[in-house]
Amino acid sequence: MAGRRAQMVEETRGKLVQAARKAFASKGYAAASMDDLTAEAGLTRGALYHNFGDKKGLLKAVIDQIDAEILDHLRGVQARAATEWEGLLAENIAFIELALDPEIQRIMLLDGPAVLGDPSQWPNQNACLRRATVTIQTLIDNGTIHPMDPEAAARLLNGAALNAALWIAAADDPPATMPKAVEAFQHLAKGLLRAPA
Amino acid sequence: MAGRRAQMVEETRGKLVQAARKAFASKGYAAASMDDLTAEAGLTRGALYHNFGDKKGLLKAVIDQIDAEILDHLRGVQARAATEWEGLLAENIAFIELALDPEIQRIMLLDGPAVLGDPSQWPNQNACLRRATVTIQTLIDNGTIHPMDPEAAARLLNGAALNAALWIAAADDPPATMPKAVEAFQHLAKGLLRAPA
DNA sequence: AATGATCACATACGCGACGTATGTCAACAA
DNA sequence: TTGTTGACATACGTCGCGTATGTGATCATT
Repeated sequence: MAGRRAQMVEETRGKLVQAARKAFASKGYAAASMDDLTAEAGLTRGALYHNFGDKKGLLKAVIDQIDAEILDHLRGVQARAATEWEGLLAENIAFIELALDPEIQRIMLLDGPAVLGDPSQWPNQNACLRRATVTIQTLIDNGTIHPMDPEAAARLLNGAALNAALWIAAADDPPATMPKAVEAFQHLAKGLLRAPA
Repeated sequence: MAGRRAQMVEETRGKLVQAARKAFASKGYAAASMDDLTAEAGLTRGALYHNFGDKKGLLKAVIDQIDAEILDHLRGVQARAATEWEGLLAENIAFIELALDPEIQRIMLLDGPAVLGDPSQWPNQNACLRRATVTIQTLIDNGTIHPMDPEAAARLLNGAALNAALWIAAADDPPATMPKAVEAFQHLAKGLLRAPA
């Protein structure tokens, strides 16, 4: 009982979200036209407003999709790590690499916060940060790292990784900048979590 | 020879920038209307386009002004510190406090990067980051802190402070969150800069 | 299977906002 | 004093969002 109706709807939403990802990434949220968006998807603004309410709603849907992909990727990275501690480090470095993708950078890191507010309020970003928070809490209980507020630590780590990515992307020579940023980030992460009180 | 003409111009630009600060801070860049802006300043859009070219130009002028104020403030903080090392710490913590100001947060941290691109490309933000970079380099030469890329370290520190502020502002109970964030940031800063290789 | 209701989407409209082109009046130069 | 420059106002065109309305396909019910 999939319902022919629901299947068509899902397809429509998918086409709209995909077209929006492309437009938002290339032109930016503000400069992206809804008419152009929907036309490229073979639809009109009617479908868009019916399914997503308004332009912000569409951006929200796009962000949810990208965030889910990021979450999947990061889970895989941590799963391949030898220890939880190394997994935490690997996750954040992977996050830096992901943030170099223009699509992720533009939509998730620049327009997203400006339009929808702080990422900690987004449901999935919360999930991402919560993963780090839980991991840090576990490592604190393990005695692996220094006791501290896990939520604050997760947020700071994430913020540092995020800005490292923005710095790399804005640099004159990104490939040359990357290793310096990663090295500095590793110092930062180890220092933050292992430093004595 | 101040020139009566130039004086009037300066006054006009000042009124426009001030009105823009207020509007951008309260409504956000996208939702702020140029007509309303200029009307509140007792002018029209003609003055605006003549002096600043377009809406982005006005935002740039606003950002330059705020950034200069921040720079002044941070200079004062570092001057009052006992050592350069403590000055660096104090500067970043002061930056966290400043970033809690809704005006600074909205304009400098959310809309600014989304509209004008990465802050490292802004002339004055460069100056701010360069200050931190130079300080870190000095401390490395001193042997006070661990050798590393000073630019990367400055950017990571700044990013962590920035996101700490965003986290605090988005928290349920900002006053209660503040000390936790500051404490975590101190751990981070000390750990980053003092940790052995 | 037929019919009425629902719903997904298209079409049409109004409104607001940006940017530009043109006009006007005061300030400077000669 | 007069011609010129330039700072700002006014008027216009255009575009893009959001809403209200229309339409045809799908689902439920008998």
